[in-house]
Formats: sequence, structure tokens, C-alpha cells
Amino acid sequence: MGKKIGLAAYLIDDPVQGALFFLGKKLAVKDSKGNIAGIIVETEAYGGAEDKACHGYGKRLTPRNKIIFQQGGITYVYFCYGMHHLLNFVLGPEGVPMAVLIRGVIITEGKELVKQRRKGNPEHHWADGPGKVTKAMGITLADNGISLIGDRIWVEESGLEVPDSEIERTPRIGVDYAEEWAKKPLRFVWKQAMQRIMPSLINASSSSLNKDRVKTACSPTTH
DNA sequence: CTCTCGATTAGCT
DNA sequence: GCTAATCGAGAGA
Repeated sequence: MGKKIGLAAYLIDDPVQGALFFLGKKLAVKDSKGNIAGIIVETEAYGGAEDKACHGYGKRLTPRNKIIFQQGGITYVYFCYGMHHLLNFVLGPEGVPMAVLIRGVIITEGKELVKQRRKGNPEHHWADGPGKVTKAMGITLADNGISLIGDRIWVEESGLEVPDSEIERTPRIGVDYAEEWAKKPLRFVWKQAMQRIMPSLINASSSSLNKDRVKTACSPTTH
């Protein structure tokens, strides 16, 4: 097991910095049936200023969102669309709602267990979405609010270097209701992750990974 | 491969 | 009541 990332990394007050920092890092979960780990390849930044898509927007405190107001370094797991759990890392000082949503992971350890959990799905779709990440890694509401420096869920320093040129920035997914905040480019995808980490899966996966779900700026070139 | 649509329920108004 | 930081099946190409 590699060295855990310490508390200081979670106490930053900029969710964008956090979303970038965790790309390429190894996320690990200790399960009674064995450890599962993978490289984080997609994140979204929430919070800061007046982010209307953040569950802590307006500083309304509710039973669901109270965790996101706590000091960074813990998980924020919540139940979404009636059937999915979504994993966030809480950032920042107490009282400030900030988090990074973990949207995609490439599983590198504990594959046998994940294969069972994600039965019926090809490997490149094991954890390529926020609901799939938690399902593959066995994360549920029981993990809400636990320490990320503990022995159940943690992030390791031994990550991979992610070149800036391989990071794609797009608006966040599924937050159309957030008015002007819906369009802000706060989603980060490590485009070349699969070929860097699991090149053997490229053949099987063709070109569907990292597709643009959201239109990006038009190219100013040609014509 | 892409697109559409139904599933299913906690949390809020 | 209504909506939601989504997924996967099914149909068409």
C-alpha cells in the first residue's frame, strides 16, 4: 500500500485546484472481501463563491448536505436519482461548502471483486461514471462523512503524472438547473488515461471513452 | 456506435 | 408533489 495523502491536501480553499490535484491519483477502498483501488480519471469541482450547483449553495443546512460544510478530508456520499450513490471528497475549512465529485476511475486492483459487482459490463465501463464508481468499489451511504485519512477509503500519493495537454475541461454534467453555473467548465477528464493505464483495453473499447457530452467551443480555424 | 426513455426514492418546498 | 451531480436496456445505424 502506498502512502496516504494527508489532511493538508484537502484543506485547500479552491475546488478547481482540488479537482485537478486528484486526477491521476490512486483511490483505494478496504473491503471485507479485499482491497479495491483505481486511478481517478474524471472529476468535477463544486462550491466556492456562490456555486448554484453545489449542495451547499446559499448556506442552507439540511440533513443531507451538512457533511459538505465540515472541514475537508472526509467523504460526502449521497443518494441520487433514486438509485445511485455519488462519492465526493470534502475540501476546505469548516463552514465552507466545497467538494470534488469523483466521476471516473480505472480499476487497477481488486479486479475479481469488481468484475462480480459490475457483472455484465465490459471492463472499460466498470467505473466510468459517478454511480458506477461507487457500485464498483462498494461505497454506500454508510461511508458518508468518514475520514479520507482512515483505513476504509483513502487516496495515495503514488499517483500518475497527468500532463496538462491530456486534461479536457468541460461544463459539469447534469446541472442544467444551475443557471449561469451550469455552463462553467468545472469538469476535468484525463483523456488519455485509458491508453496510459490500461492500453490493452483500447482495442475493445474503441472510441467511446471520453466522448464530449457537451459541446465545446468552436474552433476559430480554417474557412 | 448513438439516442431515447424508464427506473426508483430521499430530500426538499 | 417534484426533482435529482445517473444508469442500462433496447432500438436504430
